[in-house]
Amino acid sequence: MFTLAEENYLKAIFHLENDCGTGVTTNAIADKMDTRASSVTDMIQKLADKKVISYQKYKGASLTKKGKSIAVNIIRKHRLWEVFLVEKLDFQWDEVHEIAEQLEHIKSNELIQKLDSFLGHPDFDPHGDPIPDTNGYIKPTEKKLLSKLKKNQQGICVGVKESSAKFLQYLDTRKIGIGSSIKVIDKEDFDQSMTIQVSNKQFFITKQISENLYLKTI
Amino acid sequence: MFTLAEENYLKAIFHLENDCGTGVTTNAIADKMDTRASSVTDMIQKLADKKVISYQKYKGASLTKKGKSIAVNIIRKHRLWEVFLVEKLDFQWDEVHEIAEQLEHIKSNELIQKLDSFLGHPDFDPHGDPIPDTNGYIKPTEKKLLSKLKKNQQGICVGVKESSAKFLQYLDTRKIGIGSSIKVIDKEDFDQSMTIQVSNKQFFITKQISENLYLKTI
DNA sequence: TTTAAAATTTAGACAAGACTAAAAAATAAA
DNA sequence: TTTATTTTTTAGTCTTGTCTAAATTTTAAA
Ligand SMILES: [Mn+2]
Ligand SMILES: [Mn+2]
Ligand SMILES: [Mn+2]
Ligand SMILES: [Mn+2]
Repeated sequence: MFTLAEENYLKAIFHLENDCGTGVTTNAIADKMDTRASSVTDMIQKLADKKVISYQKYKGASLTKKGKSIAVNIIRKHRLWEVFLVEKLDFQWDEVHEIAEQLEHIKSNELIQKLDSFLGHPDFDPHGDPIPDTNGYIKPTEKKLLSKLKKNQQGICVGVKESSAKFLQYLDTRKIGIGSSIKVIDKEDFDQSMTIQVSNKQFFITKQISENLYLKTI
Repeated sequence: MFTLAEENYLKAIFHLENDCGTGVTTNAIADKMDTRASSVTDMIQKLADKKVISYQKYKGASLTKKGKSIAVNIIRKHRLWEVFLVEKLDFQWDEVHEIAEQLEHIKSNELIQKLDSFLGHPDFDPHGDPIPDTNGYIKPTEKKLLSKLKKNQQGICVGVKESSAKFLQYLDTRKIGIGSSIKVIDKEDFDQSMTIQVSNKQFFITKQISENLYLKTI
């Protein structure tokens, strides 16, 4: 069995490894977990002892098969709970992450299996992130950052990269959500800012926004 | 904010104080929490510092108003989650307690308020225990232990005193549940064993059973 | 009212997880 | 290829919550 702290480290390492492809550094983990490098070293040594990561001194860490499976299961729980909170309890998409951070550590396979059924086996969470299946399989989805699109290209918003409450609330004020149709009206070469159209309204966004919105191009 | 361990102590003290009326002893807590008396002493000193219990050395502990309110809130959460598990996720009444022990520590007032609405503001949990309202008020219910009934008296089962999985499963095999109509057919003076009738079937139960079933007499 | 037993508290230790400060290793700069 | 900088690890400390063993207090028995 794994402690809450261990589970959080595994999840963080999974996300870092997923984003950057490679094995992850001590500092990267410390940064993500908002803790000190020395604490990370302690923990990754413990996780290596438990065979959930492979690790050599000074060389960073990467999840073993077992570690990945634990991490993915936590992510599955996190996302299912987020669906529950939004679909059943009428939370907004910017309100659920913190609560799901707690709920993801509840230990009961039966619970998750039943929750999944109750929700109708959803494929995506409220932020457009895919929900791993029971075997930990994550269906690969083709999605592109809005920032990669050129003038006149368009697509449907299928997810957000950052999912902080502040960013999600910003999107709400612009009426952008999962499913929104977005078209690039103009793109400034100098700073990558854009004018976009969302359901017949046009407005201006910075690179910081376009780099955090995933579209499925059409 | 209170830690998981602190919350569990407060809950245990509440239940002990509720059952026995009086302030509770170190040993009683140790027994209930399945821990050592010395650990309990440490914790009740900390809880006394935090003003959630009143305590003098060697004299036992009892909850302050603040402590009681925290304990009741945890119990409210526990019971609401149990309702959720049974009503929405189709768990059996003997399967929910352990999971609720985890869920009761999730911190979010908004969550509990929304869960309560979602469940339709239930008054009782699956074991017949009353669910405290938002203000911590627990509606007093008149219920009597089956063991107190005399021959030929009858009532409706409204709760269980013990709620271990084993006991609940025993009740299942006898088709006894919340709402069952139970009549005392015969009562043995010597050992308090009974013959009871539950929906036209008669059978024999020991004192251990009758002391753990609450009835509303009719 | 002494003495014995039981209950409770203290003292000291340990594991988990964090931190700071210092040492060691790896990288980058000169 | 030395030197300087950054990254990572180690050493030592702290807090929370637990434990055992010993001391103290309370309660029960003689
Ligand atoms: Mn989330
Ligand atoms: Mn999400
Ligand atoms: Mn319960
Ligand atoms: Mn219950």
